[in-house]
This record gives sequence, C-alpha cells and structure tokens, in this order.
Amino acid sequence: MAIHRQPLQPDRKRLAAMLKALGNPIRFQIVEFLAGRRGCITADIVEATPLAQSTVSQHLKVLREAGLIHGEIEGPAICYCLDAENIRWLKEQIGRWLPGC
Amino acid sequence: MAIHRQPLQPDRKRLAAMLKALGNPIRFQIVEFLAGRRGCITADIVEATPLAQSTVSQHLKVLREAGLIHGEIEGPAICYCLDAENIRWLKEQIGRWLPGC
DNA sequence: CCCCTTTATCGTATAAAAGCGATAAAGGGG
DNA sequence: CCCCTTTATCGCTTTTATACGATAAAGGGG
Repeated sequence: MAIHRQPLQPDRKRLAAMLKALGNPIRFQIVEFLAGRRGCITADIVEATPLAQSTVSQHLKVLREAGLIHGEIEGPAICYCLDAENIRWLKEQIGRWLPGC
Repeated sequence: MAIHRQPLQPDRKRLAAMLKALGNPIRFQIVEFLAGRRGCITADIVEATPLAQSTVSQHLKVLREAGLIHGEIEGPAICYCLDAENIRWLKEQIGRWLPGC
C-alpha cells in the first residue's frame, strides 16, 4: 500500500497537525502552562515567556488552529483555555494508535 | 511558574522531539507503513513514496534520532522496524499527559 | 468621544526544514 | 578484485517556520 496514492485521511491529517503544533517546545510548554491554570490571559503567557507578544500570539494561533486551545473574549482581553474535548480526542487516537506496540 | 526559567526536562524534550518527528505527514505515514509490515527495507519505503531516495533517507534519520524506528543491517540493505519500546513509552506519556482532559 | 489596555496582524529578516541530484560507503556475488 | 546493489551523506536550492517591531482592531473607563 503506497503512501502517496491518496492524500491522508482527514482524521490522520488532523492528528498530524496536532502533533506538529505540539512538537514545538514553546507551544508544548504553553499547553502545559495553561493546564496548570485552567485558562488565562494572553498577557500572562507572554509574561511567562522570553518571547515578544507578537510571537506568542503567533504560537497561540497555531495552537488554536490545531484545536488544542480556544479563546474567549473577556473584556478587552482574551482568556485562553485548553480545548479539553479535542485533547481527549488526541489522547484517544494516540492510545489506539499502533496497537502492536 | 514561568516557561523560560529552565530549559525543559529531559523527558519533556524527548517527548517534544518525538511529536515533532511525527508532525510531518510523510514521516507519520512512514511509521504507519512500517506498522503494517513489521519491518522492511529502505527501498520499499522509497517505492511507496513520491520522494527521492535521499529525501526518504533524511526522514528515516529523523525518525531514527527521535527513537521511533531503528534499522538493522541485512546484507547490503537495512531493515527498518518500529521501536516498540520507545513507542510504548510515547503512548504512555501521552496517556498520562494533562490528566484533567 | 478620546484614551488606555490588550491582542491580532502585517511586513520583514533570519533560521530551520524539506527537497533533489551527485557522490561516497559498505556488503555480497561473480 | 571488480562490479552491482543498497543506503547514507554532501552541497545546493526552495519552502516553511520562527522571531521581531510596528501598526491596526476592539473593548472599557473616564
């Protein structure tokens, strides 16, 4: 069964995108940071980081587009939380993955 | 707890490296391809792929360095297999990760 | 309505990844 | 010993990711 005959099933694509997003150490740590706080403002994440605000905003966008986090408007700020449902899905997929191992 | 105070624990670093390696769709598919065959020659993977042999070799190197596969010399060729032990470790880590989700 | 705070986006520069062809290395067969 | 097969590595180019400062957008307070 060749790899390139068909593009990649949608759920596989989604899984690979999540893994790619998490493969960056900064983003990985942002997710863990959020997990330890059950949601917080972008500014808090920027403060916890050696990076510029615009850079952090880019990373948050990647995490958002991968479905790992989501933000809710809270006054003039945005409160980011882990997307528990999608993260559960990710963990389930990995749990089922490669049953032989 | 700031993100940048300390580099990243060794096991977290290892986990992020594995996720990064798997985040590339081609490498993701190579792993699944190997899972469906319990080991095969580089040439088989090249053939299953739209890529040049040198490119596939690079991807195999990334997967090897992430500990996801390992190769054994088999005559003039090399037989690649999934590294079941490390993949189990990865799955365990993800299973334990973010217990709140 | 203006200003301040907060976040996203734009433009741009640099670093890293991904791809290829050519070449080297290593093993087996004659 | 030479040649053929197989894989890795090198040099190079193109694409993508990462980072920053500057600017725009959007909400709340006075």
